[in-house]
Amino acid sequence: MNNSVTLKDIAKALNLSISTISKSLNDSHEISTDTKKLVLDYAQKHHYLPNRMAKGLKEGKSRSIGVVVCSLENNFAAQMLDGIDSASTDKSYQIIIMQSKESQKQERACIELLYAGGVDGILISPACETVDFSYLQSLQDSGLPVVLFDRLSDEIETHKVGADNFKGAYDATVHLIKNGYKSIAHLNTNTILNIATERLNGYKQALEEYKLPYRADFLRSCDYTDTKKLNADLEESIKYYMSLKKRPDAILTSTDQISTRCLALLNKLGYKIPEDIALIGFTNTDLADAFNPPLTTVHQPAFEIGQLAASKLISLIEKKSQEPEYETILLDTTIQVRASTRARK
Amino acid sequence: MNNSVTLKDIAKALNLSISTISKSLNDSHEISTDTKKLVLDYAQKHHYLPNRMAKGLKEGKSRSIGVVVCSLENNFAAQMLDGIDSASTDKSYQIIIMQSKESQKQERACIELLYAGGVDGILISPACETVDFSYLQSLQDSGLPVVLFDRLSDEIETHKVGADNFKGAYDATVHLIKNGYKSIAHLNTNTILNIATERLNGYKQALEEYKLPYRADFLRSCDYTDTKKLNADLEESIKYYMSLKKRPDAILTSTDQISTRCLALLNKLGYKIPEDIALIGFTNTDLADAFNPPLTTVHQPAFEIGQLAASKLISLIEKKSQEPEYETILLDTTIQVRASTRARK
DNA sequence: CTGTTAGCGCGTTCAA
DNA sequence: TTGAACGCGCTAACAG
Repeated sequence: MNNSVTLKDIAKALNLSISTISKSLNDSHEISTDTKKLVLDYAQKHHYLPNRMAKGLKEGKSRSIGVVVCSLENNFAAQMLDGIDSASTDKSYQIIIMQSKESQKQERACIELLYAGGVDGILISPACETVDFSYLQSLQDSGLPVVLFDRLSDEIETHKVGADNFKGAYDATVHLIKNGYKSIAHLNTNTILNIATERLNGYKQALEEYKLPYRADFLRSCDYTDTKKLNADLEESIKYYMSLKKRPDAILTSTDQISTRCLALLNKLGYKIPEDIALIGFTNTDLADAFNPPLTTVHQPAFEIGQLAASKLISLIEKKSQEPEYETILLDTTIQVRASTRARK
Repeated sequence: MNNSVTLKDIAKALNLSISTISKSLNDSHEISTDTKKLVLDYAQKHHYLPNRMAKGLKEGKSRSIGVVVCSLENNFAAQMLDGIDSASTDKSYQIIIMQSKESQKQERACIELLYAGGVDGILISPACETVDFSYLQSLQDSGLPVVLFDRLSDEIETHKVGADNFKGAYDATVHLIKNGYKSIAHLNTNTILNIATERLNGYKQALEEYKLPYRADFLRSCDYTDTKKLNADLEESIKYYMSLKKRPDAILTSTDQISTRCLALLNKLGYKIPEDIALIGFTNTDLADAFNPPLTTVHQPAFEIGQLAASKLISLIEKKSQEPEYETILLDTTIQVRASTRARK
């Protein structure tokens, strides 16, 4: 730690007791205006800053919250982190960010570190590998507030904040249908994440409502844990689609990476978008309009998800007394129409 | 804080003294193997984790380092953060990330918060607004290690780790020249950041070596603090270039945002790349091959910059004794050739 | 109004 | 080999 000035130093310098200094700095009513001013001036002048660790130790809380995401490099995660940071800073909480790198084991390590670090609560978007929430559950049972965001799971009961993935996929599929596409494929992840099944269900629901058949061979899952594997899976899937007798005329992709890689691969394989095949994808990249062609996207309110999740966690932290009514909040997605889904003639 | 098991709890449960427990857990030689085993087993079973704040308070250090970047959402920053996280985790340091949002005022607030939080050192990539390094300097003088990364400044003397921007711009310009481009414009930021001038100098150097004239009207600076302003400036610059009697046949762009936005704008304005105008840009996006056309980029070793900067800081933290020889390390950039700079016929 | 005291969880003397 | 006592910087209960 740094050798900053402490209460003791000020006390000595001003010939007052430590507690008088403490009270002055905390603007206690039981201190005279004169001494207060004296202390405050001295503190200001010597750049006094309360030691966070001492305060935390004393008060039994650290005013810090732990955040676990799959990866910092993930643009979507970064947008949510920005929202989390915004809400936390507003309420003067510090955030400690950890990466699970989609590994359940590493995620567990992150949580332990955060717990040991004395965080007042945990915000987590689980690794796609994660199936076991018992550790998190036990922490919660022992009094540590936990809030899930983005990737929600039924395995743990708490506040959850995410996007309305069902509706997003539904809207995307309807958008394609209304633009004249009738054979719509769906590229998803191979994970057991809820967001994957919800998106699949939204897609199915739209097909059903518009009396289009659901074809099992139009649904492909790609390995999400490894980028190389994902690319390989994607390329194989695209080739497979295009080799079908009745091949799809559009694809709905379900994650950031799948959407952008799919577009790049279609280009690489020489297919014209949307003439040969249209594409709409879940992604929050702000580069969609630089793509070839500009990509129609399903945009998720990432910043807001982070912000809301952090607010929920903080309110949980600050009024632990009441038994909370846990709620699941789904924020609306929006379709951003661009050239990759131009109306079919 | 969380109600985890403490040394006291273990002591009570095992009918031993607190210090015996502490020593056992720290594998002190003055404790019998039997008691050690007893304590260790109990600790394991009850998930004992030392309280970070208590330990930090006691030892006068927190094993945490503060990191200040412009924004989490910035993909390039995220890649560096990933590297920082990697190196820090290896040496079991925790990182606390703060965003300056390119504001000097907010940056100052971040640093104060980190300092008060008891970080053992600070890693910072200054906001593009920042001109005054005196506060940082004073912290360093008072014993807090500071390391600069990516955006280096001469205003403070310490370890600095960044990319070789001069060489990157030089290589990029030479690449254009060798592919037949002779009228090369340069779009840069309006900041006083060193990286901006270094890139400009690399560009100039290449022109000079290849006996191409440097034309002042080919150099344009864009406002970097605000996205909307940046877009407007960029569009105006492009239109300006294209209105010139002798218009450029290629552009070298100098930051992530400028590169990608410039490409999108050229497309929007209906120019063919590289037929009407070629484009090469500094950016680390992994989506360059999905662009229209795939963008030739100057790639910076972001992860490695972060990793190295963190290592340097940690070594500074751990052997404060010696007066360190501060060094500036510049890592090599690489040109990733794609269609946007196809050889001119 | 101000000062004394105790204790948050931990590591580290020094005694036993 | 074990334990008692102290202090890191801070707040709060209680005296004066």
